[in-house]
Amino acid sequence: MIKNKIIKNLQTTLKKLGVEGVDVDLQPPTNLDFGDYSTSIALKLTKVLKKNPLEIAEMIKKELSKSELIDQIDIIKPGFINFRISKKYLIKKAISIYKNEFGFPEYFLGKNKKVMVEFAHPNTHKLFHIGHFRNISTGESIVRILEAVGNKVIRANYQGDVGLHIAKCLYGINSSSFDIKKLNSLKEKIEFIGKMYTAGTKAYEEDPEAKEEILKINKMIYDNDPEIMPLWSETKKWSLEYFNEVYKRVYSYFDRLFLENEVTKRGLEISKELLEKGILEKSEGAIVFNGKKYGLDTRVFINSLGFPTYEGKEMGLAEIEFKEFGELDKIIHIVTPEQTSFFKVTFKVEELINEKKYKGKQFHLIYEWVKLKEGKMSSREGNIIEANWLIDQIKEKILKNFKCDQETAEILAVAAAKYSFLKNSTKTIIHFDIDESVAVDGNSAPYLIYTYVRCQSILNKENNNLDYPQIGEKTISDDELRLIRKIYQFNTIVLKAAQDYSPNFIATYLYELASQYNLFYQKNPILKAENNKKELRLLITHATAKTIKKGLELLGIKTVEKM
RNA sequence: GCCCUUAUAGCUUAAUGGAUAGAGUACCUGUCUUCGGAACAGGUGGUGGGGGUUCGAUUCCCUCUAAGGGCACCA
Repeated sequence: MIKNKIIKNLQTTLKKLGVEGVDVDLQPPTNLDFGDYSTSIALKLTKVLKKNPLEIAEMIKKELSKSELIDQIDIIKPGFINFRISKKYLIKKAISIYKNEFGFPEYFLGKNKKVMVEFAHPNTHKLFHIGHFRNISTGESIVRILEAVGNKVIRANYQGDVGLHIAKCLYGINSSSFDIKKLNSLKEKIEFIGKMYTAGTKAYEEDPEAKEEILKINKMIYDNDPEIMPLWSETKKWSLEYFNEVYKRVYSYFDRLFLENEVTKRGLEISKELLEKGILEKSEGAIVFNGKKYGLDTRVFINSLGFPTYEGKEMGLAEIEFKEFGELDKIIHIVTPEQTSFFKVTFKVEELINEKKYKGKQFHLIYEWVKLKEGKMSSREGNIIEANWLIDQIKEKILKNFKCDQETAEILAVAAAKYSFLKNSTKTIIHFDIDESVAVDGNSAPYLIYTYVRCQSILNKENNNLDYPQIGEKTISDDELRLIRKIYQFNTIVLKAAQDYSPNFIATYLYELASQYNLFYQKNPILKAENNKKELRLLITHATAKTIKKGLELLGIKTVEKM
């Protein structure tokens, strides 16, 4: 990469000037008109060299060895040194991208180059809501980005199929007189268990007898009591089928679906062993981890009824996760921030079990809530927004406002929804508003896809086997150059997105690229341009289209060819 | 009570300690008998209050205010 070459060159130069052991930063500047790469090293050396930054920058510039790859080095205001990559090289890169050779830099999360991303995790017997939708969109994108920079990624999903929420739902079913055999479609079944869950929750809160009964059902599920198992299995099957349909609809799949029930027994065993080892201790009838010694919370692993809690089960889960897929470098858990304390504790306990195996390998990637403008979603309030419902709404809006077929509307609707989550940082709470949040214009997926389609439409009017051997850099205009440089930035953006687990870097970049292209399109004829210009502009159109398509793919968003 | 997180334009939001704080939306004004108008341009408007560190702070530290979350048998 050019970047590394420039850094090396700078380091050598600094040595000549008698400066060593300083980090050389080199980043694309905020404003591309300043150059392709920029360093603030001169500003940082003012104290060491006791000179003003502009002088230092001049000294560095003088000493830098010349390179064919660099057209120009500028020194600007406070003391930035800006580098401009040669036009010839930029054109070469644009041609590579046109040929689908992106050449993403490699960035491995460890020596085995193998990571697991654990995401989505809905609970059975409940709806897959827009919070899960944000999670699965984020996870899917993180997976694709990490793969793009060279990692082997295992997609995992830990689904809750035991616990009080299920007991509530089953109680609801048992106390209603409805015969579940009368339910035909999956949709009916999911609606039914949703209602039963709400009824169960209400009973739990209002009726002490019902509460007792629900706790009893909860125990029965843990005990695999044959009286409840058939209903539990049947309803759980419905949920899992429903989840699979959602996964398909949003283009996700999993290499491994973990279920809570599957790790319960082993989690209990491990927790008991930990008690013997002295890592966990008895307290008020429960088995807990006393986190005080480590500045952490105290949390329960086995409750006083003898059942493993979420913490206890996590021990069983971690063991399987690290066993089934060979040696992993990292497991990334994409989970909301309320579980920070939980993860800090379980990661610590795992470290105490086996430092070599677990230390530094578990990572809680916090993604924030999707809140409704009116407040938090809750089944009690009956204001859960289901992912499917949201997609349907957007689809309807698209079909109403634009001429397009069902299939295209579906793709655009999924795209618009996913993009509305991914354009924000994972750490931002999204305040969701049905009318405003999912845009189909402005900074939105349909806008990006529209730009792609526009490019395709132009390209389809031309011979598709262009080779671009003749393009010279001499006649290139500022507008053209600016676009080619923007396209060149793509690799750096993808790398940064991988390093920071930030899909929004890619979203923002794509929007900037698309706007820049649309402006260019507005100002410059492409097909009607004179011959030597036409080729270059077609190349720019090609490279823009490929970049948008690839970038959206990394976000888990499909493109269409016509809309 | 203790701990953690957050605060950017009317609203929704972006920004590895860097350059003029970047967008969308809303509102106002324009471009165009197009290569696909789901387009393009211009305008109005912003870092919660107060200190500090730094050549430089939305970013780091302290404090105040406000909001969210967590702190033992839910997941």
